[in-house]
Formats: sequence, structure tokens, C-alpha cells
Amino acid sequence: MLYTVKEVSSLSGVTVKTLHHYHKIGLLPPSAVSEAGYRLYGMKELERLQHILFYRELDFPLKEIARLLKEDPERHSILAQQEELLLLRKQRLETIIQTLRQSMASMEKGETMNSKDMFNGFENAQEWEEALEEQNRHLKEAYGYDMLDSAEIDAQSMNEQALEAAAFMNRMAEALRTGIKHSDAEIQRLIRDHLHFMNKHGHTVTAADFAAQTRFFLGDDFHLRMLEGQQTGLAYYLSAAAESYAAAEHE
Amino acid sequence: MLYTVKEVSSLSGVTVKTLHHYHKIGLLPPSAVSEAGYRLYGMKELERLQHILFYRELDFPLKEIARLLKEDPERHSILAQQEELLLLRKQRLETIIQTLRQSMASMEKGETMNSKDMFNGFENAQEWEEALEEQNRHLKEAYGYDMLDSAEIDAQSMNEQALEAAAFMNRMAEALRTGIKHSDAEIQRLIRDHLHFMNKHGHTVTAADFAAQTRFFLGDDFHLRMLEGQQTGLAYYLSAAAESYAAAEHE
DNA sequence: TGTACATACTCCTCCAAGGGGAGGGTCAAG
DNA sequence: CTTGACCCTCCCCTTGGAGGAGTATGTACA
Repeated sequence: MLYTVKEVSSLSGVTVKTLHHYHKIGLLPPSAVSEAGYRLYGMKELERLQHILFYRELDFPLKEIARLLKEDPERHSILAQQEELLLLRKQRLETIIQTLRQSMASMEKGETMNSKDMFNGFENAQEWEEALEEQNRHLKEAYGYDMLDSAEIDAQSMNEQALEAAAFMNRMAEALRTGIKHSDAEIQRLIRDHLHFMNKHGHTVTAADFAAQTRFFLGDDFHLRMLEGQQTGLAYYLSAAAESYAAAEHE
Repeated sequence: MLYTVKEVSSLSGVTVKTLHHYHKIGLLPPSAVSEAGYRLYGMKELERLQHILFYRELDFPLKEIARLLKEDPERHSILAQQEELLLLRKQRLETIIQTLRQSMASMEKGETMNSKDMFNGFENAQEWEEALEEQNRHLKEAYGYDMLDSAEIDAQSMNEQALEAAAFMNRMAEALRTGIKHSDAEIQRLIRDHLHFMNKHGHTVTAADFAAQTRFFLGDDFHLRMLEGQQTGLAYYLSAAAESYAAAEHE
């Protein structure tokens, strides 16, 4: 069974242009070329493509990938090395997000993002990063919690209800990440307590209401982005859990 | 006090080439140009450069930076937008790191990082039978029925099916990560094609069947772990999407 | 004033990883 | 036999500069 570029493209998700490119640079030559010059790919090529895509996800340059696919050994050390790089990048990203949040917060308070404070004449990116890291450390000490972990939470501006909601969401997100089923007793208990809290604070919310609400989130840009921003899949997990809770209550 | 390119370069850490570039694209024109064509920068330009470097650290494209520096207002919304992008990137990075760890772990156990683990692409009937046997054992234990009896194994077509399934799952996972709604037309089309493919390969699967199947996954350890292992939240997203598809078809 | 040497300029090409489109050939169905 | 979907090659464009060729200018020292 041989596949044309279009077929490979829709099987793998890469564009036809990319296949052309990979052929041109010799990274993925087709197994055959027809009379008319059509590229034809077999199973082996599809598999190779999967490997290529894997490494590409890890941000290896294509040349590196070609090398990796040639010499199998010592792959482990390269991967380990790559992990370090990725961790570094993640850290840097977190710092940057932090700074961004800071400047947004100060803008909200009407302060101009004043260059005197923020741009104290740093010479290069290196110093920049160090400075930002310092700022982050300061926040941690000053407020006693790690902003990176409780990313969405600005404790000061938050009233009790928001805090409860945030805590609830955090636990739901954690449950999702750790593979706890949406129908698990713990989750059901979590929802029950959450609804209980809501009802004690002037919101009349039945289990069915809650299920409907969470289902509504799935179609609403604002809420969907908010939830998914906290944890990929959270909106869907939440909805499934709420529905399960409502169904159980109905019995 | 006016500075030449070299001086600005060593003050700020950017290269002379970069200053040329920023001049050419109009991002940072010098305050004056000498008789001989030398670029001369004043304090204002140095400050502007600091701002540029700040945004560059946040990975804004230069065009965006130019826009930001022109119109100060609405800066907040742009920053907020940027925050979302960064969060997305962070999440993606986390997924990647996890994948990396997994494959490193499996390599340590002496397994080759084979396509079986990563891409569900099996090479031959042998491997297929092994894999199916494993799954079959699970099904038999858990639900008390046998599956190998009923299905003839044809490696060729199974490979195709596995490939299609993997491609489908990949795209679903990607859609989840990038925030595409479960009810989005693209997702619905994806499911339609997937079911179409299944039906062409001897599996009679209606939309309702598929929805039921994916809902079943949520309660089944084996499938849940498999899906969530690929992408956190995928099982729930898949179920929501399948249900939405079945509902739409019903109209 | 001559001579080094550093620094400046413009213009050109190149990098990764493809994207976009022109212009033209091929394939299968109706 | 035509239509529409698909395929090909060829060439230019993108980002954010890096590198170099060839040439002009600024400055320091003898």
C-alpha cells in the first residue's frame, strides 16, 4: 500500500509542502516515485515520519533529526540533555509570565509602567533574566506562596468565595492530572462541598444547575479559555464530573 | 550626547548588525545621521531600545513591538493576550517534557523506544497479535468476553487502522491543547471522517455507538490511562466531542 | 602630513522550516 | 471528453538577523 502526499499529509498532520521539503533535504525520501513524478510513501516512510515528528516536537532541528535517525545509540544522553534545555526554557517562560502579570497589575492600578524602575539599564539578556528571577524570589518571600504554582490566584484581591472557587478548581485540576476518575467518590465529594458552600453564600445551585453551567462553559469562549488556561482538559473534566454528580444525585 | 552604533552596541548588548536592521525596518531610527552617513543615537533612542529589548524578551515579533511603542493605550489587552500565548506555550512545554521523561524511562528499562509505545504503529502480524493479546486479556478479565476469536488479524490493514486511529487521536489532542471547542466544525468533521474510516474497515460504528464507547472510556482504567497518558484531559474532551457529534447527527 | 587601524557605510547572500502562488501535467469519475 | 481534484517544479517571501565584500571615514601617532 502506497500513499500520495495528500494522504500522508492527512494521516500525519503535516502539510504537503513539508513533505516536499523533507524530500528535498533528504530527510524523508519517498519509497518510490511514479512515472508522472508523484511521490509515493510506504509504511516504512510513515513510521520514519512519526519519528521525525516526535523529535520535531522536542524542537530538534531537522539536521539533528536526520543524524539521530541514522545513529541510534547514545540517543539517551541526547534526550537527557534535551530535557535540561526544556526545563530551562520552562523556567524562563515562567519568569516572563510573572513579569508580565506584574506589569499588568501595576497598570491596572493606574501606575504607568515606568521605565525607571523596570529598565534600570540592563546591558543584556543575561542580566535581564537575573533581575527578573530576583523579583520573583522577592514575591515569594513577601507573600509566602509560590506564584508560579497558584498561577491564577491573586490572593489579595480575592474574596472568600473566589478563594473557595479557586481552591476547588485547583483540586479538580490536580485530580485530572493525577488520573482520578470524574466519577470517583473524592471528586463527587468535592463537588458536593463546593455546591454546599455556594448555597450557603446566597447562590441557589442544584446539581443539575451546576452540570448545566459547566456544560455551558464548554461553548463559552471566556470561560473555556479561563479553565483551559489553568489546565488543559479541565473544562471537559469538570463538565463530565458535574454531570456524573447530577446523575448520581438523581437516583 | 550622541552615540555611534558601536557605543550603543556595547551599552545595550545588541550587535551593530541588529541596529542596522532596526533602522532599516524603522523600528529604531537614529536621532541623527552624520554627513558621512553615520548613525547617531541620543538618550531617547537608548530608552526606546530598552523597551524594545523588554518586549523582545517576551518574544513579541518586531512588528508587534513597533505597534506597541506607537500606541501606548490598549497595551494592557495586548499584554493579556500575550499572557495567554505564554501559558499555552508553557503547557505545551510541560507535555513535551513529560513525553520525554516517559520515553527515557522506557529506554532505561531496556526497551527500545519503538513505535509500539509511541505511535501505535505495528510492524507485522506478530507484534499485532501480541499487542492484541494483551488488550484481550484485559478485556477478558474485566468484562468476560473474548475478542481474538472474532477478529481476523491482517497486519496490513491493522497498521492502516492503527495509523488512522493514531492520527485521529493526535489531532484531537492538538485541538484540545490549542483550545478548539469540542463542538467546532473541524472537530465534528474529524469525527465524521474517523467513523467513516472505521465503517469502511469492517467496524459498524454509529455516532451513538461512538459516543457510548468514548463515555465508557471515562470509567475504564485501561482506556482512561491510555488516553490521559497521551494528553491530559483527552478522554474527557473526546467524550464531549463524540456526544456533541451524536447529538448533532440526531437532528 | 602621512600612515595605520578602527570603525563606519551599503549591498549582497545565507540560515531554518517551510508558505504562497504561477504555470502546467495527471488521474478518476460522470 | 470534460471537470475537478490532485500532482509536479520553479521561484520568491517570511523572521531576525549573521557574515562578508568593497569602500569611505575618524582618530592617533610619528
